[in-house]
Amino acid sequence: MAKLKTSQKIIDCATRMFAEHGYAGTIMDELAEQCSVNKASIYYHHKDKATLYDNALTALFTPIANTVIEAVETVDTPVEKLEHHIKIFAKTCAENPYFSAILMREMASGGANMPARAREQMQRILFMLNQILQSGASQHIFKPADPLIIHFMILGTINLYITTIPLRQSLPENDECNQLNNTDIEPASEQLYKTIVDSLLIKQ
Amino acid sequence: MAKLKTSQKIIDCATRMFAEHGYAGTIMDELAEQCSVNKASIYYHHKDKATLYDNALTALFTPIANTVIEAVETVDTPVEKLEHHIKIFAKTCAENPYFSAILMREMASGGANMPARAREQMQRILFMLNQILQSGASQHIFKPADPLIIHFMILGTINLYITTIPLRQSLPENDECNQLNNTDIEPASEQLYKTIVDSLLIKQ
Amino acid sequence: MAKLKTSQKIIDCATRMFAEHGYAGTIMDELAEQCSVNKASIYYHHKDKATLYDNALTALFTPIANTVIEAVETVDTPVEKLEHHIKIFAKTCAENPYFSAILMREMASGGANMPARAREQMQRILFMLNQILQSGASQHIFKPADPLIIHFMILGTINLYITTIPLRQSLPENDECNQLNNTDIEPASEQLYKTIVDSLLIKQ
Amino acid sequence: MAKLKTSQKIIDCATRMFAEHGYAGTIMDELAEQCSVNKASIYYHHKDKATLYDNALTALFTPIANTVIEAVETVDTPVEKLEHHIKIFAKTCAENPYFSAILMREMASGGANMPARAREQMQRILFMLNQILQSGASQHIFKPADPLIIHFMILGTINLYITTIPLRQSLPENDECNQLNNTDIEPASEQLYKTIVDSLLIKQ
DNA sequence: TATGAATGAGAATTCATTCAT
DNA sequence: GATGAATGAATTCTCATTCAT
Repeated sequence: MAKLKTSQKIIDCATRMFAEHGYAGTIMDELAEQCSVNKASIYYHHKDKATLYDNALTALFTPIANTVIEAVETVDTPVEKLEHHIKIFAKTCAENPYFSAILMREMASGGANMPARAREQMQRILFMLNQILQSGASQHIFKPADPLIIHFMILGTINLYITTIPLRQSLPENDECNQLNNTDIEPASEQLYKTIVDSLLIKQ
Repeated sequence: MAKLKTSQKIIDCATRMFAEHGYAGTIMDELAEQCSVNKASIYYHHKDKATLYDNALTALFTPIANTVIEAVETVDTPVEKLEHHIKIFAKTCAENPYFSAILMREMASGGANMPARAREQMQRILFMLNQILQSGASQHIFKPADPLIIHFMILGTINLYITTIPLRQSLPENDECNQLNNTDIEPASEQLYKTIVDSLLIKQ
Repeated sequence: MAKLKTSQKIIDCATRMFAEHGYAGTIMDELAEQCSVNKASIYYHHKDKATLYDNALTALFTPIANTVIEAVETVDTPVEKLEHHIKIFAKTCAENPYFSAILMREMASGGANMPARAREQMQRILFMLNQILQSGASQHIFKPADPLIIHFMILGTINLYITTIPLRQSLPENDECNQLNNTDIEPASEQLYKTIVDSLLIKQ
Repeated sequence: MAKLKTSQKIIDCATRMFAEHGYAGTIMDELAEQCSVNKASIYYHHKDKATLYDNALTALFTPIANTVIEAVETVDTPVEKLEHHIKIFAKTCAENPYFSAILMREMASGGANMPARAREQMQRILFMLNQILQSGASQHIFKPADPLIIHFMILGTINLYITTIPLRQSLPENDECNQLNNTDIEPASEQLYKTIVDSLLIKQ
């Protein structure tokens, strides 16, 4: 296979470093070293640090939003859509481990510094959830609920689950607070989905 | 009124700045300026930046853990304890707005850099939740559930809710995704509590 | 015994630190800590760092010059005077271990920064040596010799001998370059005296 | 002429400043200014102050040791070797004026802080002297003598002679203690050599 | 005299960015 | 496109000295 283009190699490495150390904590010298690229080359390909951050986040967030939305569109009922929304989102986050860390840091700043293109991708996900909940409510399947709270429950739970994987792997195996399989997201997303849908469903 | 001790004034201001900008993004010069203290005074009272961070987080996390644990101990049944755990934690977080932002940033790093003293406070909260769930399960009130997932749902939801308050206040009033009162945590914690307890309770 | 006066305690400790770390390398905070005196107290007793240095060096150099000169005056012949000059100076230096280190540092700067009062004491010693050599030459006992070179031989040899005591004590016992008893100055000053007097004496 | 490499320019200038002001007294800002190099360039080439010091001393000490050792090897008898050892060392020191000052400061600290690579060069010189003395003793030319004391006499005398050149040049011309030509090392090294060899030779 | 706190001026080092080839 | 070197503007931390009590 042809060698990875330099520009992409930089983005991949930068994504990891932004996830691990945040924007301010990521140092261009270290980035150059870690991706085996001359420091000046980074600037040849990416103008400056802020632009690189923007590029990295866009490349990271866009396919995740696409994947979730496409998956939801393959099914029909609000319950199925909600299930896909949660589980596919969880699965996709787990496969792109840097997404959760970066998103959490940005949320910690209230989203104020998140590049516009990345923010739009998050909004696409939220709009999709809103449609699911409204559709379910209008069909008298779901109780009314604030979509933002549901969104936060999904994001907050999954992101924490993923970013704490290394921490939990370092716990003793028999830790009583840590019963789930550390590295497998599916049981967690299953429980999260059940919790949310249980509380939304209008029981008869 | 007696003047606030310099050391405390520094911690208060540093806590806010660490919450807003993260550890790496907090600049000691700006901190000195914002708390109207000579730069050297910061070092007189707090050795270095890392120690200041440790001191600030300990001062922030300890009373929150204390408040939650004390509140839970005032009631008896697992359901009441869970309700207090969630709602008092939410209320306390809302009253200490910097806690959520700092915790989220630390969780984004997997907790790897969190000062030990602060981490211990988080573990006290998790242990308490674990006891509630186990007690409820042994009384056949609750289904078995992974306490870590519940912990993540509580933390993740509340933290996101709080850190996005400024973001949401900037949205148009009629935004359809943003129905909740922005600044009041209680409806959100009420819904969160119901969601969790609904899914935990063994129905008869 | 009554407690050592604070001012003196500071001078004693400062002398050691100036010897060990030089003027620039001596930090007032560390000095305060090492002599168990409040930092502000140092300034109460000694105006500033430069004055303290002056005071310390004067207190250190004066009695050494006095001792050497007095010892030389107790004997009559040039040879005896030279012997006393070298051996008593060596002995006195060995008893005031910080003198050699401080003098060497000052000489490394060409003496340019040596406080005037300390420099005068060194000149008293050099003048005394000059008188001995001139007296010996006028009595046709000594060949003519540059007093400054002899002075340097004495100072250079003894100072190096003393300042390297700790270094040499760390060498293995059987080091072939290090045959002399490490801590006893007398054999060294004996050899130094013989070397110098041998080369000065007019043989008949 | 090709421009001097920046790294070397920094070392040259740093060597002079370390000699004049010592390690602690040398300020990186001043160094940058004096060698007309950006401050950050110093760190680009030399990591930090301690490494720069190490690099400077190694570059200074190595050729001096080489020169002395090579010169000694060109002659055969112990007396000739001793003469070369002293005179070539003196001449080389005089041509590298910063060597003496730096060595004296390091000796004032007992050599404890001297970078390893520089210390090794000094040991090469001492070992060479030791061989000369042992060879002379085994041929019944020299009396036995402690090589360390002889080493100290040579180092101490020459270093003091060189570092005090500026001081002595500022004395009045007719100063009776200062008969030697200030700037010419040869008469001094001649007298030093005679003094030492006179006292070592076994007379018949 | 003694002391905890404060401070302005520095001093070492870092960092994002640019330049010359 | 790539790279070693350079640089100005920070940024963290230190230090001699002073202040208030």
